[in-house]
Amino acid sequence: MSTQQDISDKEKVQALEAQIESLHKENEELKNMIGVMTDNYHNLQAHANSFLTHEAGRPSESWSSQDSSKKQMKGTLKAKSTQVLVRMDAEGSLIVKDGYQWRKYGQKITKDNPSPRAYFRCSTSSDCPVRKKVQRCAGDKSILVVTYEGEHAHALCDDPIGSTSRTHGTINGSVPGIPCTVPLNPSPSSASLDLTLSRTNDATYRPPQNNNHHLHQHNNSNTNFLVEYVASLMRDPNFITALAAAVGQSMIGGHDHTKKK
DNA sequence: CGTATTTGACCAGCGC
DNA sequence: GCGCTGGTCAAATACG
Repeated sequence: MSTQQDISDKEKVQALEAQIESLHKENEELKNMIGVMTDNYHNLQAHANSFLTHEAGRPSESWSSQDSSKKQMKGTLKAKSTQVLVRMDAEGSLIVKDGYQWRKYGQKITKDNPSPRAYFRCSTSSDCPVRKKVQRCAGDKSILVVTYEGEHAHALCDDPIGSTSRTHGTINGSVPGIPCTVPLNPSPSSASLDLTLSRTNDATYRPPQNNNHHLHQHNNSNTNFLVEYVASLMRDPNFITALAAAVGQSMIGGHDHTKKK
């Protein structure tokens, strides 16, 4: 009996070891995927930068370039401006969870967009100069255009979901075929990030081609699992929010930690 | 009761 | 100078 017990224990140990091994592999896969995603992100950013320099001389045509370019052309160039597209939550509020606490201080109807524009200032730290404007995209009302101005004078809030705030915004996935374009400011210090493109329709979601190619170098079952896992991550609003917060942090105040010391 | 949000008033910049 | 527009202020209000 004890030998049978030993055998079953050994099998269990082997199964656990195999599981650990597969987890290691999975971990490696995820690391590789993060690397690929980082590369893609940097490529996109390079494209955006070249696009910006290309477009800098042309008159802008959409709402935010009209309003913010005026300001930025007029001496606020030093204020870092970042524009982000997010999908509006079900409540249809102009509130976006990005890891910081925001206090709304105004709302305006602007000339070129029937939807009201909301003005927020960062309340995570009392001396934080960062402000943001949130307005629905004129072309697609389910998309929010968020414009951040300035750099945070503090680290990212510990409460990335914003539960301490009464805000209930959500950064969700995308709307397929978003009609609204990303108006890019001529300012060299500006940046734009389209979070609505973070995934496509749930039913048809496939990882980007690059990632697929990359993944096919490994065994299929593991790949399928990874694809499903990544897809589930992309469906998770919390993950998207955290990712957006991290990206936003790196774009807006990414150097704070180094600056402060 | 303290804090966040709302909203009308006010201010500054720009074009004519 | 005047009017338009975007951005901000601050009193009133709502909420937990």
